Amino acid sequence: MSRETVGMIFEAAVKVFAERGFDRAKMDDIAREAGVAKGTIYYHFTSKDELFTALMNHGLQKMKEYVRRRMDEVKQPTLKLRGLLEAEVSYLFQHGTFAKLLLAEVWSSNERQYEFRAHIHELESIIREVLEVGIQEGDFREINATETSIAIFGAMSVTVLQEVFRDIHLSGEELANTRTTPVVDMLEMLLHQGILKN
Amino acid sequence: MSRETVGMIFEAAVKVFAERGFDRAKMDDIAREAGVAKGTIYYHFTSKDELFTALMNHGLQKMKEYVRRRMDEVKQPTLKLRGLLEAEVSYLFQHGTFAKLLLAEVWSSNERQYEFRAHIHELESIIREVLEVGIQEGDFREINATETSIAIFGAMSVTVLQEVFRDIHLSGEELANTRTTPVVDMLEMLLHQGILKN
Amino acid sequence: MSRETVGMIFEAAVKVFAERGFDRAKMDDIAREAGVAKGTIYYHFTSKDELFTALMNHGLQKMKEYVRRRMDEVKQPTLKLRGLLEAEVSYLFQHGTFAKLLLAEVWSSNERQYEFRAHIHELESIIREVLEVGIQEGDFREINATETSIAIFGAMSVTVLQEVFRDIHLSGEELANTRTTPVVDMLEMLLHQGILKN
Amino acid sequence: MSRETVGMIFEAAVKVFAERGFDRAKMDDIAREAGVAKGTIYYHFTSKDELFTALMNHGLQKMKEYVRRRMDEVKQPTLKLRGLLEAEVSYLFQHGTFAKLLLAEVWSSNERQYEFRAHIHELESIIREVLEVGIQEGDFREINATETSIAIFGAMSVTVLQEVFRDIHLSGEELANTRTTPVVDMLEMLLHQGILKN
DNA sequence: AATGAATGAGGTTTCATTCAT
DNA sequence: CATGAATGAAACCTCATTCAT
Repeated sequence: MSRETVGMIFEAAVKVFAERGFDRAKMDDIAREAGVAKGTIYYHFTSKDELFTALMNHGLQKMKEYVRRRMDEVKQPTLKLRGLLEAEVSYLFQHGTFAKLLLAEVWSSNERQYEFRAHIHELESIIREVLEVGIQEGDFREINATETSIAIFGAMSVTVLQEVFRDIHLSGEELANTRTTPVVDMLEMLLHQGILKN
Repeated sequence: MSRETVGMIFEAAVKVFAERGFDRAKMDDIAREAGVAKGTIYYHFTSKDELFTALMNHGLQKMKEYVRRRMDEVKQPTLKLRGLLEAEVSYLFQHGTFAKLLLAEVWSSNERQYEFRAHIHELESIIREVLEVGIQEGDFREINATETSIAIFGAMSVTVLQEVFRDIHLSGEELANTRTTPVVDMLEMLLHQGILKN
Repeated sequence: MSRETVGMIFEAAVKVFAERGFDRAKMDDIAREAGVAKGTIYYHFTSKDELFTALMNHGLQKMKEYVRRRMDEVKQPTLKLRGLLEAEVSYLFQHGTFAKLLLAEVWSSNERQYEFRAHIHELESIIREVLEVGIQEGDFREINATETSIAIFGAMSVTVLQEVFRDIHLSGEELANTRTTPVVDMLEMLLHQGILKN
Repeated sequence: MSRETVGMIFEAAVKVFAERGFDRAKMDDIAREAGVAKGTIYYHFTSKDELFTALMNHGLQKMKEYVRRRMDEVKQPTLKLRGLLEAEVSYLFQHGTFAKLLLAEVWSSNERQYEFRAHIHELESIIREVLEVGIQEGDFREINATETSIAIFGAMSVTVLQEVFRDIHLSGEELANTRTTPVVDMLEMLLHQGILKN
C-alpha cells in the first residue's frame, strides 16, 4: 500500500509543517499524525528536507494546475484576471496550512529555498502573462507587467494570510466559501480603478 | 560598557537571525559575530526568544518612527500616501536583513508571534489611517480601508523582498538609492489609477 | 535455485563485509550487491551475525583444507613449513577481502568472536604441528612450538595484509602470482637462519 | 577544569572503545564512564570519529616516545633490537586495551584509517632503522629491512594480543611484569638464530 | 560585567529484523 | 522461495541555558 502510505505521510506533513513551521516540526509528530512509524517516513523520504521539498513542490504544482484550469475558462483579460484571483484566493483559503508554509518558508534562507522561489516565480508569471496579454489587447495601461505581477501576488497572498490567521477557527472550506468573493472584490476594485476618487 | 556590548549583540543578532531565520540561528554564532562570550548574551537577555523580540520591537519601532516622521512632512492624502510608501520601501531596502526577518517570521506560528503580529498591525494601521483621512476628505473612493491597507502592505513588502533577494549583492544603501523611486512609482500608479486603460 | 541464491549472497557478503567491516556493512548493501531482496537473506540466514559466522567458517574451512592439501605433498619438516607458508600466503593474497576480515574482526570483542578465535587457533595449530614434528625429528631447535607458531602466524598475516593494502589496485590473482614467492622467501629466511650474520 | 575533563574523557574512551570496538562503542557509555554529560564530550571533540582519532594518535605518540627512549639507552644493534622489542611488548601489555584497538581498527577500512596506518608505519620504521644500522655495521645479514620489519611487527603484536586475550583476567601491570621477558626471549631467539637446528 | 565549560533534553537518522503477500 | 514495505529501538549530535569564577 505504498500509494496509501505516502499519501498519509503527505497529509500529516502538510498539517504539522504548517502548524509549526519547518524547524519546529518534529518527525515524531508527523509520524504520529500519519499513523505510521517514524522509520516508515524515512523509508519513503531520504530526509526531513526532502519530505518538505516534495511536499511544497506537490502543493505548488497542484495550485498552478488549479489556477490554470480555472483561467482557461475565460478569454477576456479583465475576466481572466478575476478568474485568476478567484482561483488563487480560493485555493489558498482552502489550503490555509499550505498558504502559511508558502509565505513563511519562502523567505527563510537556505539552499532548499532556491528551488522553492522558482516555483513562486511561476505563480507570479501566470499573473504577468495575463497582464501582458491585457496590455497588448489594449485593456490594460502600459504598466510594468513584471513588477506589477509581484505586487499583485503580494497583495493577494498577504491579505489571504491575514484572514486565515484572524479566523483561525474556520475551516478552509468555510473560509473559501464566505471570504473569497469579498477579498477578490476588494483586490479587483483596487486593481481596476485604484483608490483615487475621480 | 554595557551600552557598547548590548549594541554589539544587537547588530550581530540582526545579522545572524536574518541570515538563518530564528530557529536556525545559534546563540553561539551570535556570540562569535558580536565578539562576546555566549554567557554575556544571557547576562543582558533572558533568552533567545527575548533577544529576538527585543530586536524586532526595536526594528519595528525605528521603522514606525521613521515612517511617521516622513509622513508628517505633508498633509494632503495622496502626497501623504506617497510619503508613506517611500518611507517604508526605503527603510526596508536599507535594512534588508530586517525586512527578511519581518516577512519570514510573522507567519511562523508560535506564541512570540502574537506580539509580533500586533506590531505589523500597527504598520498597517498607519496605512489605514491615511486611507481613512483620504476617504473622509473626498480624495479617495469609498473603499474598505482596513482590507485595502493590508493589501497595500502586502504588495509593498513582497515587492521589496523580491528585489532584495534578486539583487542580493547590492548594499542596502545602494538598493534604497536606486530602487526606491521606481518601486514607489509602480505602486503609486497601481494604487491611484489601477490597471484599466480608460 | 536455493544453491544459486545462497551463493550470490555469500559472494556479496564477503565483498561488503570486507569493504566495510562487520558493523558498517548493511544488509541492504549485501542484498543489492547480491541482486536479491533483503527479505531473501533472512529466508536463508537467521541474522546478520549468523551470515557473518557462516561466511567466516566457510572461508576458514576452505583455507584450512587448501593448506592441508598443499602440505601433504611433502614430508620433510623444512619443506613442509615452506609449503605451509606458501599455501597460507597465496590463499590470503587470492582472497584479500577475506584476509582483511580475518585480521580486522578477530580482535573485535564480542561473543561471536569466541568461535572465531577458535578457528584461528586451528590455523596456528597447523603451524605448531609442523614445528613439533620438526623438533622431534631433530630438524628444528628446542623452541616453544606454541608461542612460536603464533609469532609465525602474526608475521605472515600482517605482512600479507600490508601488501594487500599497499597494492590495493591489484587483483588477488595478480598479487598471489607476483608476491607470494618473495614474501615466503623473506619469511623462510627469517625463520630458518634469523637475522644475525654469522 | 578543561585539562581534567578531557583527561577523564580520554581514559573512559580508551576503555570503552577497546571493550567494544569503534562501532559498538556508545558515546553514552563513554560519557557515563567518564562521569560527564554526553554534551561535554561534544564540547571538546567534534565527533565520535575525532575523539577516536585523537585517542589513537595520542596513544601511538606515547608509545613511540616510550620506545625511542628505551632504545636510546643502548647503541649496539642486537641490544638495540632487544630493547626495542622489550619496550613495545611491555608497552602493549601495560596498555592491553590500546593494543586491542591498535590491531582491531587498523584494518577496518574507512578514511580515518589512512592517517592511522601512517602511524603504524612509523612504528615499523623504528624497527627498520635498527635493522638497517645492524646491516650496515655488519651485525645483521643482508635482509630486506622493510619487509622484515613488518614481519617482526606482526609477530610481536599478534603474540602480545594472543596473550592479552588468553589471560584476560590479569592486569596490564601483571602481564607486563610476568610475560614480557618470556615473549621477548622467544622473539629474540627466533629473530637471531631462526628455528633450524645447526 | 563578562566568561566559557558543562549540561541534558530533544531531535534526526540508521538499520537489523519482521511479516503479509 | 522470494519480496519489500513497515517497524522501532537505539545511536549520534545539537544547542539553549546555567553557573562557578
